[in-house]
Amino acid sequence: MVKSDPPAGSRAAKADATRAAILASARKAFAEHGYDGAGLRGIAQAAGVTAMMVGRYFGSKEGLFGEVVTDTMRDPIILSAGNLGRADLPRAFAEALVGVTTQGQTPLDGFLILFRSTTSATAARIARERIAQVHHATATAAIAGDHASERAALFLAVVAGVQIMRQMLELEPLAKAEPALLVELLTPVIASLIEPRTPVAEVQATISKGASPATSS
Amino acid sequence: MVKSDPPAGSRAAKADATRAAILASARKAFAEHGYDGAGLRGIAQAAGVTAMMVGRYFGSKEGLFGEVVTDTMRDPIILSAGNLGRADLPRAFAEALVGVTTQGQTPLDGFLILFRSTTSATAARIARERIAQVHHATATAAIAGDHASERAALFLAVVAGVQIMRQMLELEPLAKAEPALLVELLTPVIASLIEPRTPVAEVQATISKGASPATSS
DNA sequence: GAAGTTGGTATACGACTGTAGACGCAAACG
DNA sequence: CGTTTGCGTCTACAGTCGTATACCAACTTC
Repeated sequence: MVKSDPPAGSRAAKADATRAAILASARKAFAEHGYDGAGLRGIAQAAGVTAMMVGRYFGSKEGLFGEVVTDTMRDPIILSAGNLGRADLPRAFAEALVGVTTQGQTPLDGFLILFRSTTSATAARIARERIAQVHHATATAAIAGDHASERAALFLAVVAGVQIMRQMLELEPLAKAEPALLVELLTPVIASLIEPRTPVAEVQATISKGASPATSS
Repeated sequence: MVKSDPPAGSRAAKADATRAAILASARKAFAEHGYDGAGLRGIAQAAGVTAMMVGRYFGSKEGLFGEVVTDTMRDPIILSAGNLGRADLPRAFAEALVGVTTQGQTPLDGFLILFRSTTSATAARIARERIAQVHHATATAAIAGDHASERAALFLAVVAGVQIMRQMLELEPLAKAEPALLVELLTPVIASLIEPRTPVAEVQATISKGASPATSS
């Protein structure tokens, strides 16, 4: 990070170090216990300081959470641009998703933090904003064709569901499944979302013809 | 309800009524705020009684949560057996999923309760057990072919992801999307999971233009 | 060296949580 | 009639939460 210069090995550097330690500790705690479940005392203790330091550095718990979320967005998410442009885009996404959610790999991620914190009103608002602005915008940009926004959102839903089932609920068939198998199973799923083919709706309507719609509210 | 005999219009019936009221109030509160976020005082007040009544009727908060979850499993979930056996199973599932997650339809559901409560250790354990025993077992039974367990789990992941994005985070493109469009987009996704041998996407592609199926397992 | 700035701690407060014990009051039974 | 049963409330207790004030000690600067 070339953001700011740590002047030397002295006081300002120490302050930045503690601030970073709190941020890391908070990130882990929020990912594990959610916004409400994580306590400032525990976060501070894991960072080696007192609970009041988080108030000093980040103003309040809400401020800390916002900074954690913002910070997390910069890290390698599933939508990392490195995957874009590959020949087999669906497979690349599937591999990235499986890789990220493999147990013991990255125990904490931005998505999990946001999911676990939706019970809090303020945290839910932050989560909504961040996902819409960062994740969904990136996914929409990576997808071409009709209804790119909706399909990008559904793609995010798939990503979220896999993450939740594998990392939060740790559903056994998914948590213990062979990564290669999951990639094989997920590739066509993702492909059906990010590779629109032709006007899907028209084809569907033509095929089903007289099928019962039942989609009228 | 032919479950047990409500003796008359007197005291035992009143007890059952209050118990049911607490259960309903708790279900709503847990769905909205999660296990930790929901307070016994608030639940009791919404039911018209005092906080201690929940302790009397359900032993503890954990007992209440377990009963709420068990009770929720009996209600129409996405995997309701009524959908099974239909000709177009993927479409039936897609319609059910979209219908359930339509805004203002069913604001509270078992899945949401479980997702919002994963921050608590005991609630997470209950959620894991219930999902594995009820949802995943049902889904696995409804799916034939290789790796039925893994594909059923991925199907649940898709269901979970859509529910979360539409009802918890309320991601705008998904929450405001036309239900019919979502069904069209979700049908091939689900089809690629629960119909391994004869993927609908392949049929669509063949009819529409003759594109590459890309479903080699 | 004296003075001041700053990273960090300690104590405390008010509000909340889940739960336990003692009590009231109306219905049910003899 | 009296007596007993049991639904429901009130009060209280530890504990934890986020946060504010007061304070200490070490580094920096004049």
